[in-house]
Amino acid sequence: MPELPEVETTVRAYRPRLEGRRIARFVSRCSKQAEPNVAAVRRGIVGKRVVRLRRRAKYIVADLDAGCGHLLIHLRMSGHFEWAAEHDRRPRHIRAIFDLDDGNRLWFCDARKFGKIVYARDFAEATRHLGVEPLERGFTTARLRRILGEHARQIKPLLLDQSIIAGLGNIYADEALFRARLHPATRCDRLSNGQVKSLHDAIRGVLRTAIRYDGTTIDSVYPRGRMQRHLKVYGRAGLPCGRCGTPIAAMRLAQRGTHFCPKCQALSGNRRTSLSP
DNA sequence: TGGTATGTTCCAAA
DNA sequence: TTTTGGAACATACC
Repeated sequence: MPELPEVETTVRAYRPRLEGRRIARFVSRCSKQAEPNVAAVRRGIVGKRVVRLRRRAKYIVADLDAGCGHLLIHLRMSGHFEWAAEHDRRPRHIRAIFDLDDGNRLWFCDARKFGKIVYARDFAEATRHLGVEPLERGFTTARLRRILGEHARQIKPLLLDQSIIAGLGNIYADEALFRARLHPATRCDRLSNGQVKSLHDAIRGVLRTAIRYDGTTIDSVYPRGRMQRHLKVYGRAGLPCGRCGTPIAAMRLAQRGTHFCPKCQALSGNRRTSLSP
């Protein structure tokens, strides 16, 4: 389920349920998902109140009582929340249980067990590896231009690198590059100012649109999103491009399925030329 | 059966 | 040193 828009949607849905509540009990059913370990997570969060629920990159962050640290949850590929009051029967793949002081219960479910449940005393330290928030004020066109100029990589793998820009995943990287009319293998330090501006607008635009539609539903794990109706390239290999009708192409780039329009996103200006000094 | 999957990390190779 | 490719993590689905 989880890229920035899906995590943001989850945070907004669970904020009224969790903010102000005290965590009464924590049970882990998959100890390897708890960091630094189950006992440390339990010690850190049980008895503490969730003062604020927010998002940083693809992390769901619960700020606990002042000075009591933070609970960070990363959903990775298949993690999601389930609210016990909405279920008659227990869902599959429950990996952790959070009981609240109002009698409610939150299940953390995760078929593939890639997700992480982290207790951190120091938030800055725990998130030091993360790059800029693409929807924040500080993510300007100039900032993006500087970032792109500092690397000699292909643009799509760079967009997926959470230590540079934090929040894009495989769906929205492809969608942003389509909007900006950039081939996914374009060298990021060879973009014109106009292309950088287009990419900046595309990244923010596609994330905002996806949040407006409550994210993308790929399977039943995350059923509420409507953004999949508005995807232009992701998962559309062979279907006509909405702009020019050319069949959408699929390729493998940096080990990820990559979708683009070969006509609208032609690779250009990407070769080192003998004219360069 | 084999290939693919919304993510991240580690290691080796170029 | 930087970038890229592959494998690994564990499970479901086609």
